[in-house]
This record gives sequence, C-alpha cells and structure tokens, in this order.
Amino acid sequence: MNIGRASEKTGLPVRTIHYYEEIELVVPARRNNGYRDYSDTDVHKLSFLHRARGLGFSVEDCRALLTLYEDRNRASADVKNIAAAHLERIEEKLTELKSLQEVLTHLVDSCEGDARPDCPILDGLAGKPSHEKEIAE
Amino acid sequence: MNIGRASEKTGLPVRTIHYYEEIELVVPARRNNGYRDYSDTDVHKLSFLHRARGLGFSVEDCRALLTLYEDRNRASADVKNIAAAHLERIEEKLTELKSLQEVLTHLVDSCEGDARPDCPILDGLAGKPSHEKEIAE
DNA sequence: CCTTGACCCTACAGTTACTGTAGACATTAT
DNA sequence: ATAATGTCTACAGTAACTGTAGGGTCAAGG
Repeated sequence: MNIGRASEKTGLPVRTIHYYEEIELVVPARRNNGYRDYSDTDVHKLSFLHRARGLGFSVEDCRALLTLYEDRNRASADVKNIAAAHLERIEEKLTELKSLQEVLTHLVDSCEGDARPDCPILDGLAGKPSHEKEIAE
Repeated sequence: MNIGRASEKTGLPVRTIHYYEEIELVVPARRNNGYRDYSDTDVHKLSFLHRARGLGFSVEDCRALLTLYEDRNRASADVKNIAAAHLERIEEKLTELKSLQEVLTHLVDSCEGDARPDCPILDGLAGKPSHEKEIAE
C-alpha cells in the first residue's frame, strides 16, 4: 500500500515514516514508479514504533524490539534476554505512570473548587513520600 | 544545594539541568560565587521532569504540569482541566504499556528454548488482534 | 487527449530536546 | 601550595523528527 494509507493506518505522519526508512527501521518495497509499497508487516512495525516511541522508548530501543520481531527464526536466547530487559523497563514505567496517575487524581479531587496554598499532595509530584518535610539546604 | 548534588538526587545529568534552566522550566537561586543553588522544591520539579519525560510527555506537557505545581494559589478550574486532560493521556499510556507488557511476556514465555518461525504472538506487537490474518496488498 | 487535484518523490533546512567540549574561575583535599 | 574536583559560560554537535520547495505520477472529469 502507499505511504499515505500506511500513515492513516498507523497514525504516524508521512514525514516520520520517511525518516524511519532513512534510518533503516522500516524499509518498504518500491513499485516501478518509485512509490513506496508498504506490506502489512511493515504497517505492524510502524504501529509498534508509534506506540513504543510514545511511551518513551528510544529509537534504538525500538530497533532492538523490532529485531525480536524479525529474528524469530534465529536463536532465541538473545531474543529472550532482550525482551526480558525491556519487560523490566516496562514494569518500571508502569509503576511510575500509576503514581503519576494517583497524584493527579488526588490533585483533581482534593483541590477542586477552593485553592489550597499548601496542598501536601503536590509534594507527591516528584514521587516523594508525603511524610517527608522540606529541609532548607 | 549545588547542581552536582541536584543531579545525583534527581538522576538528571548536569547538562540537562542547565538546559531546563535555559528554557525556564526550573530556575534556581544563585550564590554570591555565581553557583546555582537548588532548593528542595527545585529538586522535586527536576525529579518530576525526569519521570514525566521518561514516560513520553513533551517538555511543554511538563511545563503545563509544573504549572499545576506552582499555581496552586490561583483559580483551580484551569488547573483541574489541565490535570484531567493529562489524566486521560496517562490512562491511555497505561493501557498501551500493559498491552506491550503482555505481548513481551508471552514472547518470553512461549518462544523460550526453541525457535518458532511463525509464532503468532509476535503479531500482537503492533496491537493487532491475534485472529486477524496477513492480507497481501 | 488534456487537465486538474490529490498523492508521491527527493533534497535541504529548521526545530526540539538534549549532549559534548573548551577555557576559565571556585572549592576542597593533601 | 598545589592538585583534583566542581562549577561557570558559550558554542558546537546529535537525535528524532518536521516543514517546505520543486518536481513527477495517477485517477477522474471535460
């Protein structure tokens, strides 16, 4: 399929898809007229990139993860190691997201309506346990 | 405290902390000798930035979130709207992270040991329901 | 067949968010 | 006192896009 359709399907801007070809992350086939021709597999990879990049994984992280996708015919020990390492990072991110969510939820719930100059919940923004006090340096 | 200590406490490189001053995200006090002097509040903000950036929020998103932190003395309707909007995005990210986690977990579990050329779990990488088939374009 | 509008191409420049380095001053350790 | 370490500013470089210009391609209507 053409790049425009691939862009629609994946949510990635055309220019970004161009870029991913340039850095050899997703290199599509070409038609006789020079147009890029994206397979469904290519589109999967692009969707995956959209996701993973949006979650703060670097392009090189993504390259490693895409390798899992492509190297499934090869020795799986390496594949497993890479995947496991990324799983750990995903779990960390999950924990952090949840705490961010909690803090914002409290913020919305408890500061609604009236201003509270010293709302202690905000201290949680940085992940600091709420019982800690500010200590002047 | 000095920038080096702030760097240790937050996990952010010194150069990045410089940058956040340059773009007026976290502007510390200065000592007589010209050294930056970070308060605990500054360190909170930096830790928060470290987190939120790692989770794929843009610097401008972070600026809005830090505004919540600083503007707690002001009208809270705007604050609430901003926080609520970000909560939605956090929930989306949570969903995506969880599905990424699930896919990688299956990958590690089921492709362990022996190579499976057509492991259907990999299709999930792009978030595609597993019953869908590849259809040549 | 011709044109017109939507889509595609490459190439080059600009932006965001850092990151590295150099040269100089300040502070701390021996 | 001196050496190591920490900090300063300023400028340059990198990663990951993003915008734009100038031109070719294609499908539909006249």
